[in-house]
Amino acid sequence: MRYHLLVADEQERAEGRRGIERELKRGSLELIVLHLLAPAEAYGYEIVSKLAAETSGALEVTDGTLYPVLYRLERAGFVSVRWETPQRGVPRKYYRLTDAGRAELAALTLEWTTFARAMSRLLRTGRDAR
Amino acid sequence: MRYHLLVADEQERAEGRRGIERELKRGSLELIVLHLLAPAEAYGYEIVSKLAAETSGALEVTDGTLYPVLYRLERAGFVSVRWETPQRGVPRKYYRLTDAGRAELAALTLEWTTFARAMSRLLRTGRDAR
DNA sequence: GCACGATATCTGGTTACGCAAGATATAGGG
DNA sequence: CCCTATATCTTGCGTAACCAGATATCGTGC
Repeated sequence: MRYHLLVADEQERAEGRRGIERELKRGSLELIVLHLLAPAEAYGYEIVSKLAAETSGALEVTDGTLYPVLYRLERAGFVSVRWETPQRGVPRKYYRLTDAGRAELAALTLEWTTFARAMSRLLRTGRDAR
Repeated sequence: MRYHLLVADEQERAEGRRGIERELKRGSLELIVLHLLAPAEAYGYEIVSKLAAETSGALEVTDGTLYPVLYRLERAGFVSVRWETPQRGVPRKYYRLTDAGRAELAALTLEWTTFARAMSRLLRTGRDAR
């Protein structure tokens, strides 16, 4: 099943406005996922729904976007993977942060903060000028 | 001439770390450029140097990145273009915000702020947990 | 017992954009 | 005369988000 997300984005597309949100998410998604995995391990589908719920739609992703991210994180050694096949129910793939993953999370958080601060500072300049 | 930029990025690449900054800029660049054009018209080369100076390196771009952005903005009707050929010196192409450009600037600023706020809120959650 | 929706994961192709690298042209200094 | 600085433009590459589809299992209703 495909999670139905990004309603605002679809509206923008219909209006001819390209969704800039898509681009903004570039590079932030990895950080977002690592952050969500920090408190406890989780499986893909759970992350998608968590994200939609916790950010009330502002940072939603489709599963088709998330799984490649998780795969990338696994390949990079930032998460470890564990399959769980319950007697009843669909098998789940649980992702857990590794030590390298925590280090990466810290690094990306810093990078994001630096970037966001630079943007905020820039956007503040000249707000009363002109 | 190519502006020499993003020293940090090159260091990261040398270390094997891919620069996430590159991805973070996605979608923000248009906003950045529109913002820089808000107080007064400017030419491409000027924008590159201004940006490097004003953000002390945090938001630098190369000219090879900027010119396509400016072209996109022109095609979209967000900036108007004027050539100036002085008696001495290289001709300059001046870009000026249109009314549509100012509207777009406002819209993008709002989108950025919304996104950044959502990110900050998310990254704050669980900062003391575990 | 079977159709259907919800849960859960994976894959292929498309699109878009930042950037490195190269080309081009003018002007001034050693 | 070459080298650097100013100034713009173009090609090609890599990467990442996303859409659309495929697959498989379970619970519920008819």
